[in-house]
Amino acid sequence: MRTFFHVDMDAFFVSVEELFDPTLKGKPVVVGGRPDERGVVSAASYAARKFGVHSAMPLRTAYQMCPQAIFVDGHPDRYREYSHKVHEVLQAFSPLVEMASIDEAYLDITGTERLYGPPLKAAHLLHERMKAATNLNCSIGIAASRLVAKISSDQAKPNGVLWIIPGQEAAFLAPLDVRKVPGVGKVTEKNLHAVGIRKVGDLARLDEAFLEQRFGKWGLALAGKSRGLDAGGWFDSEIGADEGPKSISHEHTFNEDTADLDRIESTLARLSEMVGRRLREHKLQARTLQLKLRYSDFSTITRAHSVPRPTDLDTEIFEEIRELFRRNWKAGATVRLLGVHAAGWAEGGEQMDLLGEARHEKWKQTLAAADRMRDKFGESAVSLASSLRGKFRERTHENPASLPGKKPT
DNA sequence: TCTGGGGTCCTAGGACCC
DNA sequence: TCTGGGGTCCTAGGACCC
Repeated sequence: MRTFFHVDMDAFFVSVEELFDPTLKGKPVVVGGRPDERGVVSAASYAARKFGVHSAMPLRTAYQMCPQAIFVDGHPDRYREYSHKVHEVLQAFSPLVEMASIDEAYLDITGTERLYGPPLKAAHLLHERMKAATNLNCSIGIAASRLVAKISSDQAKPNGVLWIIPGQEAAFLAPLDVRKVPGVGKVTEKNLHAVGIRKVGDLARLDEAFLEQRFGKWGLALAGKSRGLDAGGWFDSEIGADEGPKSISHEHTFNEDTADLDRIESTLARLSEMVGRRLREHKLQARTLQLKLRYSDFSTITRAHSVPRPTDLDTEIFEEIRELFRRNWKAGATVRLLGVHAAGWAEGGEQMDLLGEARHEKWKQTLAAADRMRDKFGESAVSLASSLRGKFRERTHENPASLPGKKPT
């Protein structure tokens, strides 16, 4: 029998913003951007939630529901910084920590009774330490499985601690909506409602064979979840196994849809650069490059190509992406979103021919210099977008100031 | 309601190979 | 020739999470 904590920071982005601007405290606050921008709510304060505002809601809708809310831009650097602080507090408490996202973590605290006392006491101690070290509130769920710990931290919100005593899992879960089960989203919820399943208890009562026949492999996993088991999928893996990213991507939604090829290709160049930089940061080389293209009507396609030689170079990424774009764009159709995605890491440095090697080296040095500039002067200090375009496009005349992401110098 | 950005995992068909 | 079966890779799409 093991004991897990699920630690979840309360209204994390909003709370961090409040640390930087205490006048926000207690007010309806929406993090995500201005209300006239395209975008969705990243986080809403509890005061804003009272008006029905919640994360993933379009900013424009949030504004209609709560026009008096204060809309602030997100600050990813701040959240990363505080996420590190949270991680440090947790790491000092128990070595078996796994950050599940920027604002939540699992701890395996099995066998810490002598150090911290019973689980509930240990959780309260951790809760106090978190507040003292970060000035942030969190909620902690305690259970014998990670799944139940996660669901119980959600029930404990805000700023609470909840322990599901071993043996009580089914009784705790039964009255909850199926939607509370991690992995059950809008679609699965609808499918379950269609066969009369609304509560986790309804699920638990059903025959496993019926669920498997109706929902496949996923149905079998659901049967286990309804009984509070980690069995199957992500919840099964060991805590603390950090494996690094499996894919790296960047995308951009235009504030107004565009069919301007110049704008489109310079955006693809910028996204390619961003992906290339992250690949080099992680010392990864990608074999598969993927373009994402969303039109004005929100219809979305992805087109991938696997290259014979894995790459981490902006130029090579852009070449592939631009080719994919040219082959697949319904010419003239207005574009809402563009994305560049890299995956399929090289096993171990594959050989290239001498000519490729020399060309590769040259770009490597150029890009390393650009990376250093960005480290020193900020992300927007350097953009190779114009040089990429000069190299690969017929037209070379550009107004550099018009390139997205590039500050006029 | 008019829908971000960065991820993970799963499914499914076709190519290709043995 | 009238047609197996398994494994793996590639590609496209979609559900879901924070």
